[in-house]
Amino acid sequence: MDDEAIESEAWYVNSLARGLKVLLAFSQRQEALSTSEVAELTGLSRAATRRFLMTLRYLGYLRSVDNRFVLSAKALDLGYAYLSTSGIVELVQPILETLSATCSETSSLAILEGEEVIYVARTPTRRMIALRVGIGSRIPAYASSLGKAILAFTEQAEADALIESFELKALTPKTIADPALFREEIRTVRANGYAVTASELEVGVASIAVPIMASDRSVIAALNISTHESIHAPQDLRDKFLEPLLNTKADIEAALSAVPHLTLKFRG
Amino acid sequence: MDDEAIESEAWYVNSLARGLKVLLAFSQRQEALSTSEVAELTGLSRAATRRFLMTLRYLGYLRSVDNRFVLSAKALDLGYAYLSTSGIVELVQPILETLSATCSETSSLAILEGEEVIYVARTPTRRMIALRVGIGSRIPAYASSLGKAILAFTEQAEADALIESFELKALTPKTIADPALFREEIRTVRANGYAVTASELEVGVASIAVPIMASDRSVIAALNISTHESIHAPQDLRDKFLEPLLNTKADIEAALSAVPHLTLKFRG
DNA sequence: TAGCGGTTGCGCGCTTTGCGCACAAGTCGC
DNA sequence: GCGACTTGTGCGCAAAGCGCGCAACCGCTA
Repeated sequence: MDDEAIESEAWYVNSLARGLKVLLAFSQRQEALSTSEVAELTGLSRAATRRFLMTLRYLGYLRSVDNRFVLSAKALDLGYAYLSTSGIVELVQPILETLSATCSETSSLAILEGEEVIYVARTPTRRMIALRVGIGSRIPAYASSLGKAILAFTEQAEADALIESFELKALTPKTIADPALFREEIRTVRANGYAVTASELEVGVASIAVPIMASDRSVIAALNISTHESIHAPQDLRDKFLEPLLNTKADIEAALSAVPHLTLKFRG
Repeated sequence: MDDEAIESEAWYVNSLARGLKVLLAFSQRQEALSTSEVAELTGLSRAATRRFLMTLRYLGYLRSVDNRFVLSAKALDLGYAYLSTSGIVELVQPILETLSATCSETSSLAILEGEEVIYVARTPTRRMIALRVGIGSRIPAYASSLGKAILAFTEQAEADALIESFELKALTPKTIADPALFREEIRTVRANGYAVTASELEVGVASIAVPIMASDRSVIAALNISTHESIHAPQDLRDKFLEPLLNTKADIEAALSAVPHLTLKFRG
């Protein structure tokens, strides 16, 4: 192991990390997995893998049918504890519903985690597009209005470091895959106060996002409205949606400041 | 420990179970938790708790602000893996959307896990009611149309054992809290082919559910439409919603039979 | 039927991991 | 300043978890 330095720390519980690795192996494949397949995916020995699988099954997170394992619905408990205790659903969702209703478009709230943004609340309206993207989904930050809005208002040094680490890939012909251009884009977003994306993540999908700040003015999340270019031209997004977005931003920030501990959930 | 018999099995990885226990401790409380608080909630020693917390933080599942820990959004990965690999979203969700749209009411798909049903897909329509209930939420099986529909079509002996173990509590004045009456209700559901609930879980909420079968005719889930008594009288639910429900049931069962491995995700 | 590459389950001895005690070092309130 | 409370951490020790390696069980092919 190359991160021996960490794995051998006195406080590090290797078995927990390994067990979670086994659990996450199931997110990589659709099919039911055998012990050896999981062992290969995780890089653990077959014997160790088996112990973890048996334990996870005993705990109810996995089910098995003749030597093949699948995730059970109990696995939802682990992830959804985040949502159920965060108050996001109760607090943010209704506000998002209102925004979504007034604009007749999909709206989402997301936070930045590493190179990706994670959706934490979402109200789909137009069902045709982006059905796959739900709460908990991750998308590359650099190709999303949400990611750009967060990055633009992150502290300069931290943002630079993050952008530096990005591996910009052209997901569509319109993706901004050049670091210099991307930095320029981020500057523009900061100047405007909002971010627009047109076909950068997926052809035809356009969105406009604004940052959400904590009471200390540091950015913690982003809010966007997402639509299809065939319905709203990208250049019209600002005129049509910026005002409702800014109103909703204010609503959410007010709601967050009333529950200070919730801010922790986004950025600690 | 009273289940020493299991914990001392050779295959049982105690550290993984303990670590997950620590992670789940955060679903019990809204606030940020200190090491000692988690230790108390889990029953582990403070030293052990600390090792797990540090490990989970290192892995990104927890964040911490001066000695207090909260779940991070990465925790969603664990639960999201279940949804993203199950194909439920791609397969069931669109069908549910259609049902929900034709009925103008909330529809949900849930599975039985122990004494509770877990929502695995859901399309809320009327936003006022039951906003808290989302994917991954658990509700007592005996007070829900979904639970009754599943139980009524579970194999007799298994269903009896489950009902036996239920601790029937009167959640509302209308909850069926008597075991004999509940068994009678289940027989009625089996005879009718659908289950109706009126104010049994929450006053004012009414719903009608049908079971979803695997290709071998065993029940694996239930589908319901949920509304408010002030909008639709409980006795009208059958006439209004049973036909669309049965049509959707057929659609879902057809879709499931086309992807046999998906059935495993519900019941193994 | 016998042989063979591919699985899988599992016993066993060894080592290391993770255990909890117990001490040190802060933090608050009187 | 001195208790009563937290929290971080070093240490020695038991056992928990490790992976090797064997045996059993497939489904093929001959």
